[in-house]
Amino acid sequence: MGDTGSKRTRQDRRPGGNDVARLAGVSQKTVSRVFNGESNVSADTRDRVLAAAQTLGYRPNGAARALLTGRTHRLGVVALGTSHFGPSSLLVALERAARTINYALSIANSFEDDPSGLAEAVDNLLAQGVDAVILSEPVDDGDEPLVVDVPVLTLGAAPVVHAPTVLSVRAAEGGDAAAEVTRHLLELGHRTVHHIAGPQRWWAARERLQNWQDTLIAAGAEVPQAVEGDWTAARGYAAGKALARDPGVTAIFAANDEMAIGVIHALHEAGRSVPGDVSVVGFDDIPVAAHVWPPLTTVSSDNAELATVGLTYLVDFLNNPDSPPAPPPKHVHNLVVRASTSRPPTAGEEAHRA
Amino acid sequence: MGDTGSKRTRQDRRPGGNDVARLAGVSQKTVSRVFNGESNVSADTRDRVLAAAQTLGYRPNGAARALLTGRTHRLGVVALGTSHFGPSSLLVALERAARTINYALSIANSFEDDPSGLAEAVDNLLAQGVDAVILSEPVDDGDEPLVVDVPVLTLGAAPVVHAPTVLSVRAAEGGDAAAEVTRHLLELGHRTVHHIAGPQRWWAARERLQNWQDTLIAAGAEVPQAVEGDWTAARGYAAGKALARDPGVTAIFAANDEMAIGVIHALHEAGRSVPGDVSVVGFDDIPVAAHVWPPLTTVSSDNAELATVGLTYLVDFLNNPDSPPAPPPKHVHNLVVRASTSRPPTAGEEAHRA
DNA sequence: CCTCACGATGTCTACGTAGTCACAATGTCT
DNA sequence: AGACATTGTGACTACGTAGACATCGTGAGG
Repeated sequence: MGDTGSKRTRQDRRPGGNDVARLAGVSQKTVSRVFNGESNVSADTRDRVLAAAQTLGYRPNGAARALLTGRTHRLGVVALGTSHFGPSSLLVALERAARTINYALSIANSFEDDPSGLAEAVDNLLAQGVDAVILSEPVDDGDEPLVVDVPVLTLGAAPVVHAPTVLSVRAAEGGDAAAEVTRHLLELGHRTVHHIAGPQRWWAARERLQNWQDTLIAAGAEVPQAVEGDWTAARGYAAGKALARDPGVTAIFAANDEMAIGVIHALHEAGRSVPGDVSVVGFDDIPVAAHVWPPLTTVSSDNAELATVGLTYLVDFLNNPDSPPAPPPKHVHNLVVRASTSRPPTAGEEAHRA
Repeated sequence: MGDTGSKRTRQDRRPGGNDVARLAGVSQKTVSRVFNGESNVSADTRDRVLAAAQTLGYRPNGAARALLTGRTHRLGVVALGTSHFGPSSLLVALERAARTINYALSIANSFEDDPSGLAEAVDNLLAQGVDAVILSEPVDDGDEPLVVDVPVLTLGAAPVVHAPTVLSVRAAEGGDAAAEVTRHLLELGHRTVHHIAGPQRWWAARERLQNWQDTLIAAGAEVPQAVEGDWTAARGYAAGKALARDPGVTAIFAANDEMAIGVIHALHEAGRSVPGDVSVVGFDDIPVAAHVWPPLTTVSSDNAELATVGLTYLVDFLNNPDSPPAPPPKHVHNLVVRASTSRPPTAGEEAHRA
């Protein structure tokens, strides 16, 4: 990289703890104490130091601190480079949670179009020097297991990772959302529920598929072949076209809202009414979900809760590797019933359409 | 913060340049040379160093490097904590662009609900030690101008910022998208175009409003009162309810897709057909835009281009503060015409509806 | 063959911070 | 009043890296 950057001169260099110390008439060590909130500093000294720092525009140098302590106070998040609402609102929640506990966040995206993307993203984070890595939307890379030399936190299901420690935060048992969606549709009277799954390298997508299937089996319903989508409305639309041709389909559960909207688009085009002929449910409760036609029944997630619980868990561990075994984090999902679901058409109605 | 972290012992410390040097039988300085790609290193030595580094799992310590050079190779992005598609896909693009030029990205969100959010976010970035700050979606804070002690890059219009340098990247003149949208609707035969603006603290929203207005005036069309929204579908829906009552409204330009979708929702509920009675245009081309009913005419943006041009500009400046005056960056917007726009209803059709 | 330039490598050092320990001043307890 | 704890402070140092400069060997030019 064609850097011209040469060594800084005495003049343009930012003020350091020594400059503040000189101005306040104390030692550099005392300045350090003040800025770390240590207790044994007299109120008078503290005030003088803070005043001097204010005057000089002093900021503690994070690099020096990191060099000395070996801790960067930075967490790395591996994201997937998608702008889908679910993942990106989770990132926002993570940043917010990190800031409140005084940690910085680095995000590295693993792009779908790059085969070695995951490992590369992790490497990038490790090169930056992070205290831990968070897999915000765990996926399988297909290839070798991920190797990380700092603790790892996974939100949701955990893929295979080689790391000194792997922590995991996931929804409490029983409160499973995909199962709830499936049950909701069955209770409305649908014989079975079709599923448009997310890409199966995503653990979240796998879980939804699994829970959907388990619920159908538990209810003694037939388990139709699921279709694998890629989270996009376009793929949902394609899948919807196929499903629209099958008059036996009366209920569809899409693994996210975008695919659900694509499905509805296809159903409309095929002249099938939603929810008159077919009920559709999405997942994520994206902002437009309430305003598409018909307003979409979906599942909203409390990402703030997930982020807070996850980060607290992780940072507690970093500060004290052996005390709390595992706080019971609960990730709240809520079924939001809107207008895209209803009872299945009666035999008469079906005949009328056919 | 209840840190237990004590000083690392010789054992658990990560390998450093000295360890690699010892193993490779060279000096630490030579290791440094190898990892910085300096030229005066023999191929043989380089290989031995790389092999030793590989064996030990050595990674250059960014904190030490930053401490010495005064450059962190990290850029700070101030985002707005929204999960809207436009902003978040821009962030993804920025991260990707930054990575290709070997920079790390820190994101700090400024939350709408926090009054001093902007300044706080910037402060957070400065405390982390960034080489520059990027305002990805410039807004006005209302309060005092922002004070930053590193160079600043703004994408789009530039608010008032006190910084050593303020660079700005914006769409090339003439290629304005909001004007194009307005012209598109006028050319279809609409007498005028109503506008649902974004929050006016966002410079992007102001620009769209301004360009819409200028275009109407240039065309000699009446300029209706614009409604100010907040980017959400809910607010678009509310605004749409009011507009639906006015039979004179035949064309609506919403400042983003979500509001457009809300508007369409309201129009549908009021029994007004889109685009039969009213044409609607959005902005951003969010993924579901092609799949809502009717598929939405909107404007897509090349965020990757914007991010690449902006970062290149910024980093060139950081490396050499006085060479290139200003590369001419062009930000490509594209009008995507779908099914939500058409000619206005004829007098007869209007009468029929009324 | 001597000088000089240049390539390859090493030595020494500073960057700004916080751990460790020392130590003075001021209590506090018997 | 003497021993001793407590509080506030400073001196010294290491962290891992890259800049400045020194040194050594080798080949080219006179």
